[in-house]
Amino acid sequence: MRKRLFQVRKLTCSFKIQRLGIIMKVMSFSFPVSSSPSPTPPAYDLQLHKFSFIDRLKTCKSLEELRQIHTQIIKSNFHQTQLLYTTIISSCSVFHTSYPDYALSAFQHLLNPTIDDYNAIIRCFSNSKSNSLDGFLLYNEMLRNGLIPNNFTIPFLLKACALSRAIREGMQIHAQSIKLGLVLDVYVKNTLMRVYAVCGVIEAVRKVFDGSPQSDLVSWTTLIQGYVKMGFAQEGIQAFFDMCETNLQADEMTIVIVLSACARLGDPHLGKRIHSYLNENKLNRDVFVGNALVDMYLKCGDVELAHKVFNEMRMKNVVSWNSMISGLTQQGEYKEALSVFRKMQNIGVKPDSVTLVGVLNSCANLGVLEMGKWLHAYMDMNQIRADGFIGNALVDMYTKCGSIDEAFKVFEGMRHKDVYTFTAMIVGFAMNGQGLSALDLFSEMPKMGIKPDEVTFVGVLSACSHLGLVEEGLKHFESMSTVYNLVPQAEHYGCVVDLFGRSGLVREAEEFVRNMPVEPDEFIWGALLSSCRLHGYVELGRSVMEELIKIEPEKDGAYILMSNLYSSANRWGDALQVRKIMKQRRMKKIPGCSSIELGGVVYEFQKGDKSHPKSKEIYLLLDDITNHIKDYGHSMLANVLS
DNA sequence: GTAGGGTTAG
Repeated sequence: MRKRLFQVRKLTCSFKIQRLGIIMKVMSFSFPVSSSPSPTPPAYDLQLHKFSFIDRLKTCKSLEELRQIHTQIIKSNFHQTQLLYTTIISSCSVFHTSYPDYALSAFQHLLNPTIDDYNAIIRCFSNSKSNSLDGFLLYNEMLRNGLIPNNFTIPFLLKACALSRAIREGMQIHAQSIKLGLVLDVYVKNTLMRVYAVCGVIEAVRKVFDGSPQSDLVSWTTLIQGYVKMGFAQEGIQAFFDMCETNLQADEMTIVIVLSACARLGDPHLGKRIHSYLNENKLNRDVFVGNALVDMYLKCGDVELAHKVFNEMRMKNVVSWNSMISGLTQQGEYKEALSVFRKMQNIGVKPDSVTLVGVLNSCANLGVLEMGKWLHAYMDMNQIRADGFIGNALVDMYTKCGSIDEAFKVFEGMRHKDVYTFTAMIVGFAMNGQGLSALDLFSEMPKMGIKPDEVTFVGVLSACSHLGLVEEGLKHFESMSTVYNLVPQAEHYGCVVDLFGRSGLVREAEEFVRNMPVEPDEFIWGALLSSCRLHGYVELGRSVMEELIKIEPEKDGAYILMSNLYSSANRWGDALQVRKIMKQRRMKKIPGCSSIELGGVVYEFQKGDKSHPKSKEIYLLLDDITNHIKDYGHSMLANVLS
């Protein structure tokens, strides 16, 4: 009878499992079966070793080791098979990857699984990334067998929900834990909070947190992280201070999350305060804490302190290097980012895709195509697919370096294109004078089910502007709010001013500026002033210049544009007057800066620059080139060079 | 035997 029950149970289980499409991979692990014991008894007394076998099973560290002991046990004619299978399941459950298939094979041999056996097998599934929710099948079977879930069952199930972002199942378990009176258990509470946190329902996280008075450090940390990950860094920091009021002391994990909140807020004072907390409470500077500090200091703009923390880190991993490279890139320290990357390579740390995204971004901003190409080749050699984040970074690098064809090749090869991919390409086309291609690609987006965002429209509007398509540009501008529910930002208004201005509709541009709902910034006035210069609107230009000077009195841009406007209208006296004012106010034209890349090193230079150690030779060579050009009769070009 | 950690794009 017992055997029949077992068979029925086993069948139900395997039927359900087949129905869910779980492919049993036991063959690859070759689950040993007890039907073929060794015919030759070993020389020593195996009975003495049987329990030590079980102990070894309990402490084994890998599936391979477990399988070997398992086989030895079977060969030794060990009769307590139920104990054996129970031990296998619980051993699997503590592995990092808990091999649910192997554990399930053992589980199917159990005649009367106990609550502990069910907990262990559910735990095995809860650790599995691909099929964590399959543990629910065993949970249902457990309930049908009349077993009552306990304070261990619920956290395992909730962990599976968190891993699979399964909020519906999580809510069901929430309801069950209330019914079972388990919701006050702090482990249940914390795993429940985690499910809601990873599913982005911050209100529910707070409600569960407030729902019971018992909160430990994990509850607080989960609450803080819930806030920070959902973009409520300020609330996360507040929760941290509330926690401190309860006299709980943060540990390294809490501090890492609090530091990430400081990074998001970009608040260096707060970050330094947390850094002091770390020292005052003698917390360990593990690699996670070090990385979080580096990230925080860079996001708060303190490059020097970030370097200091980074240099003092005893242990570094790839994330430490990535934090430096990405952080420096975000701060506009592109050359420094590339130099950190070079150091990383020199000491033999293997870059990952996050490293490459940061480095590509720096290359894009420096315009160093050769290095960008090298990174692309590195990706090919290491079978890193140009997709997702890294594909987008590659497209952006090629467009910013002017290699629009290469960019499009990468774009076409990408399997997963999102709004970032399309935007990088559209902006790239627009920047490289291929407005029509930009608009063509934009029209593809709805067909692919991808909704444009604010940055996409910057590309679309500037494409229209350069093509002189005023009506089409205005139509797209309108569609931002009417079709796509996007709120136009100052830069979109700036694009429209440019759209009118470039086409000679300077009065329309002016009217647009005067009537727009946002306060015009320096870019908007700048666009209007440029169009005044382009089309000779001297008087309007003068009033725009005054507006511009109000916003940025220290900058020279408005004065230069106005002086150029006067000279192009042959009003030399006025042009001179503007230059005079600049001189009186001790303003100098900020020189333009160029850079070239040679052998992977970026050299920056500007007019009159003598900072290079070989500047004397460089200028001699330049004179030589100028003379040659003059010899060929290109006097205009020679004047520019000299 | 159960829970919480850092870096990436237009």
